[in-house]
Amino acid sequence: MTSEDERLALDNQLCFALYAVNRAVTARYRPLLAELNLTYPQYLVMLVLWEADQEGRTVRVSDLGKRLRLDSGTLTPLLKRLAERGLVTRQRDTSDERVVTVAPTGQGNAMRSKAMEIPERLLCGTGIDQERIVALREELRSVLSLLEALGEPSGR
Amino acid sequence: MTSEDERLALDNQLCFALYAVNRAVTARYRPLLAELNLTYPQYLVMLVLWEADQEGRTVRVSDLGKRLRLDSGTLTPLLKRLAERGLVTRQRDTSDERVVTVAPTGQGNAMRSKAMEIPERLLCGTGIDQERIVALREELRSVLSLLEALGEPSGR
DNA sequence: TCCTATTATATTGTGCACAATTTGTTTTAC
DNA sequence: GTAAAACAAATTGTGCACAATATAATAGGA
Repeated sequence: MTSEDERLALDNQLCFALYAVNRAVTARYRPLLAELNLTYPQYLVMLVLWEADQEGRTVRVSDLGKRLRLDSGTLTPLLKRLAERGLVTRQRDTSDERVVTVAPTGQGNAMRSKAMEIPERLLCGTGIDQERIVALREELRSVLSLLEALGEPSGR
Repeated sequence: MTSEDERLALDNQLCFALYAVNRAVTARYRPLLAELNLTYPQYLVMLVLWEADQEGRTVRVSDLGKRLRLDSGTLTPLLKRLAERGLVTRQRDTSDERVVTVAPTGQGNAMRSKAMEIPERLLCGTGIDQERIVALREELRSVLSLLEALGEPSGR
């Protein structure tokens, strides 16, 4: 294999490593989240809502979008499903009718205590040490802010 | 915020960092892949097919599945779309009718030279140095093999 | 041999992601 | 005050992921 070929080898692509690990990690979450009847993106939304609720902040659909990097095309149907199950409320803001405010219900907040067990149950028995996780997480966060500072990806 | 709360804070989740970076990286690929009219998963499939083609190996649907960690529910329709566009062929194996062999067509292989430019165009102007990428990639690959060695994720 | 288990792919259905467009509201400029 | 621009969310449509099931072929065992 020439060095030209190496460049396109699957195992040399950072993007594939990210793609594969992301899905493998999500797969570890799946059975735990199934106990709460949540999908992984629904879980992320609940994390944001719980966090804001603790701090007395209200959350708009656009806030969820900024935080999770998702648009209304993803969030609107997802929030509808959570609302149907009585986990969140969606309310048009009376002072600005364009805005929809999302908040966890009592039932939604009750779920938080069960969710609290998830992080440790995930690691439990994996033999991955905490320091390594923190280091990887911080490196990823650093890469994320770097990527987001680049602005819109272009075809150039 | 108590340490209890910290545990579920979005920014403390490795899973979210992975999720966000994965999508940010894929977004950087998108305009480049759009020039080839490929989606990101289609690009990964083509990488595997090109690699095998260079080495004279044939590739079955199940081989793609093992390599990319995808099942037939994802691959079958994806491969149909690539085949419709004349980039790959899908052929039932005559000696074992259960098997479908996938191979790049001439047109599919012609695309490879354009794809070759993608890795460097991606990095170009991002100011991310190669060493850092390699280090992150290797750490991710190591985590992946660790996760995959754990076996099926369970609800325990 | 026949019968069962296994294997390989395909199909069906749900829920994201994401682009593009739409609807309705508010802001701004004039 | 009105028209144009900007904004927020919803809608529509495509293409993954993934679970569950179906279909069909092969392999193995009695």
